[in-house]
Amino acid sequence: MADPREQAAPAAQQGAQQGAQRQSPPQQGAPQRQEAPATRKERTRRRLAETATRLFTERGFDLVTVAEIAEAAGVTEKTVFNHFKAKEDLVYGDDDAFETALLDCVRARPEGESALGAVRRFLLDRYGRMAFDADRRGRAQALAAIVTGSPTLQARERRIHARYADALCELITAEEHADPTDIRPRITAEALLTVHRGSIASVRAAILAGVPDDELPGRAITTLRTGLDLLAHGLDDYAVRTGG
Amino acid sequence: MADPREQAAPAAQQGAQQGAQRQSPPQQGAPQRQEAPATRKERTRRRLAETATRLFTERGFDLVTVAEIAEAAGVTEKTVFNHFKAKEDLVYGDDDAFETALLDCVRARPEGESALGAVRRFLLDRYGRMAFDADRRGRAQALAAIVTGSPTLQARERRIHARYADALCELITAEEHADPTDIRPRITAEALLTVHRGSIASVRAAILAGVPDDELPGRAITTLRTGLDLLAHGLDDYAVRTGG
DNA sequence: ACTTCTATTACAGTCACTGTATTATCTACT
DNA sequence: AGTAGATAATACAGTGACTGTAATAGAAGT
Repeated sequence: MADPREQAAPAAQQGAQQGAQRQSPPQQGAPQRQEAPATRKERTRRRLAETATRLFTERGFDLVTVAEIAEAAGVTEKTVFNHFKAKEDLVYGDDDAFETALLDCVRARPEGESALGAVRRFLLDRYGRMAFDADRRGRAQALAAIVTGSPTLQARERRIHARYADALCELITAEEHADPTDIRPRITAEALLTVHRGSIASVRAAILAGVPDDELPGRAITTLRTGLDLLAHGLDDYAVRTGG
Repeated sequence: MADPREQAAPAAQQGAQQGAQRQSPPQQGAPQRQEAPATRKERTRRRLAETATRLFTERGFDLVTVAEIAEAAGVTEKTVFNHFKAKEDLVYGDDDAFETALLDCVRARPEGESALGAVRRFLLDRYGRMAFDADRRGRAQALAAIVTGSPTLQARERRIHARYADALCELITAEEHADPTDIRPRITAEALLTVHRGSIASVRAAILAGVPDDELPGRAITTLRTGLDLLAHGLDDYAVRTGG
């Protein structure tokens, strides 16, 4: 759930990841519907991700070996690594999508809007669109449990967010004509991404605590607003030591 | 350099890390001077860290195997892992010290001071005390080069900082009687640690760029002040899109 | 010298991940 | 339909971080 949208989407599988073969299997003649034929490669990839998720849910990420996943999916271990360059990628599919969308939103913000304002719009919009049916809820819950239980996956998630922050930082640096030693773009970018992370964490906690579906978007949005307001107004009025 | 002090200090080696043996080899009768006898364990540990650093500097963290380090230090591979639970720990010794000091400073802040204010005092004090002789500069430079060249180490560093942030977050949550779903303590903690990270990055960059020793503390402090001021006053006035 | 720790080693193994060469399978073209 | 050419999967052999356990060597104290 490096992207809130992943909660409400089939989590991960769209397109190849290696980038090397991004150009090779293009949309062939047939318009590719969601449940459509799908190439062999795509089928295998999906099967692997699903098998892995099932096993991770049953026993935890760190207690399942790649060899087991391969066997359960009826392929060789090597095949798993042909599709996913690391075990963690079986959970986090590829999602440049989030990064791209975030950057586009910031880049295209109207005059007078701050980077924070743009990110606020972006995230509120995304979380506002969150919607759950039983199936999605189930997947989101499984994912939350898996990630919560695995330091390895949490580390990977930090890495993903760090990448987003880097990209945002770069954008802000360019826009502000800031020199590379100016720390402000970095602080801004990282702080904004922290709010995103916090929202994810709060949604996950709510999901695992059994909060009903229709309350989830509200919680996420509250979390978001609280965090962004704090950053917008400044931290120096928060956590002030009082006598007693 | 998860701790600015590490730049100006013998980087890493004071005390055991496993915690399990924290109580076992206590200060024995003799007052332990810096260059003093040191137990066999301590000597081996230091030798390993030094050997490793040397090799990492020569060829890069990821291109040196633990087996090579062991051989170069005249011990078994297993011995390395008896002393350091992961390869990365050969670079980042143990430093609960930073965490403890940071938390103490926040905990003990005077009435009317915000968490940000306390962290500002803390960091300014630390960076203000930075001092370099040729030897320290050399070590800092080697460390900067090693870390800059290794994604593995950067990931580890993020993990360390995440731990600091968790601890600070917990402290603020307790102080503010915030309920666990309140995101503000987390945002505050992470944002403040981001400033720390940014300062480290700026010092490293300066060191690698050959900036003279006596300018380094000034740069660090400027970076710190810039970052903290931004967070103190709020992000909503920064990176505002202007016409054109 | 003898016991008692503790540090180190020997050894055997697990698991993520890589590279290469080979076989199976699928697609396109004639 | 049949076959060439790509593509997916496999077999195989390895590297490297890391673990556990039992045996040995070294330092310290009685």
